[in-house]
Amino acid sequence: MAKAPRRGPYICGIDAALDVVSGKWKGLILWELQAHGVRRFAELRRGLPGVSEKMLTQHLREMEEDGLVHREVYAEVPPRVEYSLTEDGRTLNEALSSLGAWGTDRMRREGLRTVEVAGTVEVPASMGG
Amino acid sequence: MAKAPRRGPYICGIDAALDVVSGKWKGLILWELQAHGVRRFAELRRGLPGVSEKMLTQHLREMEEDGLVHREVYAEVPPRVEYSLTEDGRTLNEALSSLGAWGTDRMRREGLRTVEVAGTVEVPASMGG
DNA sequence: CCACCCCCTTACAGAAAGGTAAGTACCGCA
DNA sequence: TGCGGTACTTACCTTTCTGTAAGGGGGTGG
Repeated sequence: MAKAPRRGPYICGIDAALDVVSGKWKGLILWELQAHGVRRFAELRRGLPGVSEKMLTQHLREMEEDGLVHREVYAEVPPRVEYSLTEDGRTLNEALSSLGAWGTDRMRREGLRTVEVAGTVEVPASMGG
Repeated sequence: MAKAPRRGPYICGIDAALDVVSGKWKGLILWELQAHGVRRFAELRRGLPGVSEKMLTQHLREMEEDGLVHREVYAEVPPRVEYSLTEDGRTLNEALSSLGAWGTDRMRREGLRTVEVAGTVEVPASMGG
């Protein structure tokens, strides 16, 4: 999986934090996981319309390496894998909440709308979806 | 300047906010501008070691379009252009502060270090440089 | 007169990120 | 036998991002 040497030397905390959340779907994965607590691969896939299996796997692996996501594999008959946030993932989500509020505000000002996402219920207030 | 159709429909506030700060130097530009209030092109250039003129111009233009940065041109003998944060830029910076704190904390936990940057003094505490 | 500084712009090229499509291995259902 | 579901992997291609190099118009200093 020819991926990310990252964790490069950072110039400041923002730099370090952005490194970990930049990626087309990472914010959304955090969001889904925060909203539902625990999700399986296919559930996440359905929750992030437009994501490909490759990108989802790749992002989840990177987030696992970064210590944001916990991956629990059950060696069962139909394979079952459950994803959830680690403590770091939860604190990151909290740290992102003010950024989310800023973004929501901005969308309101600019008259932009959110896109409809099937199957997303009970969004945490902090995410301002 | 064949650039960014962006401002695409967003899924949540995080999405919208990340769209605006993602870019190799944008976090740092915000930081420099926050730290110094007003900066000229060449000052920013010297403050972001490694940035090319092209990237700096490009990022500054995008941030101007996004309403984060104010660009004041003085039609003087040696041309003078001053950059500063707009109100939106300042609130974005505030919203980023908790993310910066998270990142700083994370670097501490992981034993990562920041890179030395010549000429950066008086970093705002919120940025946790 | 020529280089140099200012603040860019343009053209070109490489790297990285993201997308598409197919394949893997196993099972249940009809 | 064939399809669908589970959770991926792999190869290949396109798009986006970033970097390198050079030019440009105007004025100042040597």
